Amino acid sequence: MKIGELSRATGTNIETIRYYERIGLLPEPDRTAANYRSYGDPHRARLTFVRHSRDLGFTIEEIRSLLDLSDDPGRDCSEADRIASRHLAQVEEKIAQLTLLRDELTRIVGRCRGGIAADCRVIEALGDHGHCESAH
Amino acid sequence: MKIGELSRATGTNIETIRYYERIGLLPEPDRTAANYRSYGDPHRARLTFVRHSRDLGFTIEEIRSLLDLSDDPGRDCSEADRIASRHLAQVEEKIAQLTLLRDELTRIVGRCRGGIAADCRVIEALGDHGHCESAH
DNA sequence: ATGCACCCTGTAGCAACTACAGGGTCAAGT
DNA sequence: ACTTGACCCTGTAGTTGCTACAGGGTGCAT
Repeated sequence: MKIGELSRATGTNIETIRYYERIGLLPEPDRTAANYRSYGDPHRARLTFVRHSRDLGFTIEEIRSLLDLSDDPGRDCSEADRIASRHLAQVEEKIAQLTLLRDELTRIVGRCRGGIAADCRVIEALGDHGHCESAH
Repeated sequence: MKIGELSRATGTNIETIRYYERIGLLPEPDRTAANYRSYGDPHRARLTFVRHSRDLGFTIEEIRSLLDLSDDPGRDCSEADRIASRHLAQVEEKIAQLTLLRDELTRIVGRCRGGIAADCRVIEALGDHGHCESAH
């Protein structure tokens, strides 16, 4: 299939597919006589893997490691587990941070009573860290 | 004070301070005879405002708007409230997304039983969207 | 033959910094 | 007087993960 079809089949931007090829995440496909990229099912599967991993928030370098693992079926699975577990821990950390942030923002937004900027509690709160309840 | 002192006083990287000046977020300070930047308290307050807002996740453009407001004390406060409220909504949206993602990752990581990559449930799950419980 | 959709390469842009390279300045110690 | 070290300057390039051109070529239908 041509790049446009692969793009539709995987929900991936064409420019993104070429980008993944350029950085070595996808192998270079065969070319037609007109120098068009020509993909098969293994390419589609690999791109699906990459997109799914990206949707789950894995970095390109993490995906590179995971692909190396899946290219070498005899290897120990524990590294995949380690990568995924570490990523899960990062996501949990991010959720915790954002939750603190949300609470801080809720308090700041709640203080607005309208009026003019000189009396604005939102602007005051942003300028003065002392109002905050948690470190950030 | 010189840039190094301002850096320590606000916990901001020196390069970042110069960057903020370059993009017009901080005003150009006076210079000493040796062409060193020389800051006063208003600079420090403004930088504190910027850093605090960045810590809370506001974008540079949002901060620009908030600074414009606080520079013009007669203006209506409602825009500050609108910016902060919209940002709060984005943070809540992000938390919701990450929570879905965490659940998906927890399920994927939980399936690993060790063994070799060919049988790895983590790698399998990444390659096949069909295992997912929620859209992402 | 002339649209039009599609493909190609190469480069530049985005956010928000961060990290040099290659220099100048200044105060303290010897 | 000299050197060492900490600090400061400008300007440019790198980071992550794309996205958006510019300027061209190809393939097929009308």
